[in-house]
Amino acid sequence: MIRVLLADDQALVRGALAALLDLERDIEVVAQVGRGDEVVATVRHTSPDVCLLDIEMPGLDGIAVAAALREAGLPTRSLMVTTFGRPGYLRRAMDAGASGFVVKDTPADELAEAVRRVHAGLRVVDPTLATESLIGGPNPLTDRERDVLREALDGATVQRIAGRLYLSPGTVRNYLSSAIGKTGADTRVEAARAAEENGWL
Amino acid sequence: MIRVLLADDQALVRGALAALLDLERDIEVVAQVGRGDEVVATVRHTSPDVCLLDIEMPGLDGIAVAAALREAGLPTRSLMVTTFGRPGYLRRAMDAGASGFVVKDTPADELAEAVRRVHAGLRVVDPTLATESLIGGPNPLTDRERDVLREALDGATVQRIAGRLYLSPGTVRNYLSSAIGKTGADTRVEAARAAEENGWL
DNA sequence: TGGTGCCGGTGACAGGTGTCACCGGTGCGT
DNA sequence: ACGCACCGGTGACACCTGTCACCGGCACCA
Repeated sequence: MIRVLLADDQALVRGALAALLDLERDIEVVAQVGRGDEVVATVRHTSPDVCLLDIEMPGLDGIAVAAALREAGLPTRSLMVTTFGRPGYLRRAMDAGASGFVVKDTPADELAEAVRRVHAGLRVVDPTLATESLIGGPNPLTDRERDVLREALDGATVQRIAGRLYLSPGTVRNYLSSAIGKTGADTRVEAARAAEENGWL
Repeated sequence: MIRVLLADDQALVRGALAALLDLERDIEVVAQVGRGDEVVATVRHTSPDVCLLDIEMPGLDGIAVAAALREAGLPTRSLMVTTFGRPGYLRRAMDAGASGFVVKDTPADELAEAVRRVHAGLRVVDPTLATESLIGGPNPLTDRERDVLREALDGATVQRIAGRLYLSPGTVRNYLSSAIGKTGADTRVEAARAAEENGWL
């Protein structure tokens, strides 16, 4: 029996995935959590073989959870199951020690197989995404550029960004300008969106 | 047996929901589609009692699908199952003739019950959302204001918006200014985000 | 030891943005 | 016939943005 932990913030999806996996004779869902920051403790209690981790979660995102699991030296493997197939996500997930990366667009009957492969110690990666990730190259943004872009995502003014980051408005504009150049965008919001699309934030 | 059609663009979620509902003795998933514009034709072929419709779908969004089903006079009920609990979504879904509205945050074991209630001719509405929808009041934006806000969502410049909408830049700025005032925002992107949050777009 | 890259900042400049006042036209209710 | 709201537009104004040049400082590496 492969023991599985499910982490997804949408209860309905979580329950549905549990129903799907419980249909398999060799898979058993031993725990479900709705927040990233509850995963490590739950893993200690239930010692699952594989953790299915959504990336978008409150508390702690799935990539950080994968890193925390490896950090803690727990003998469980991470399989990312996420809505957004962003190249940067894949790269960061792999860097964080995840064993697999599956998009929620994949056919339902492939999930169980992915779980088995991960459990067997293999790596499972969405092939489309893998090539995109290679073509896209690494994240070209500096830390500060990412900071200002994150704040710019919802359309904040330079003043507000400067205030939140404790920076001079001029400095913020410089980082924004640089980020706009690197992303090939025309405005800071476009740059922020582009960066988000690529999983650079 | 309650015959159910599933419409969701994420194959994994679709399959998982099917697994979940098929566990119920009185429910049968008779069709699954991944695009909104395939629903009506599939309903004609499979004549389900209840359609589970995601709102965010390619081709045709779930609300438009519900409207199309009613328009076509088909004897099937619509139950919206969506990620985002935006007050405006609920209102528009009900106006479009949906019989129920469930958020993907609800516990998995309540879904089957919601399907049964809808099948029995009852209305199923997330109570939290219902009050929010009443408090929030109706959509204050005019059609044109919504148009410019939609274009402004990704950070486009006034020129680009004007070009896409075949309007004068000055007119676009007037609509944007008006929308910014109505939403209480400081920039057009903030206004667009706020409007999106409320389901006004 | 100098080169390179990132951080933080300043100043200046062209052009974009948000606001306001105001115009004519249309449709709708009273 | 009138008010009213929405559409589409113009012109003007203050202010914000995006770009560029340039500064000092720090860390790292050859």
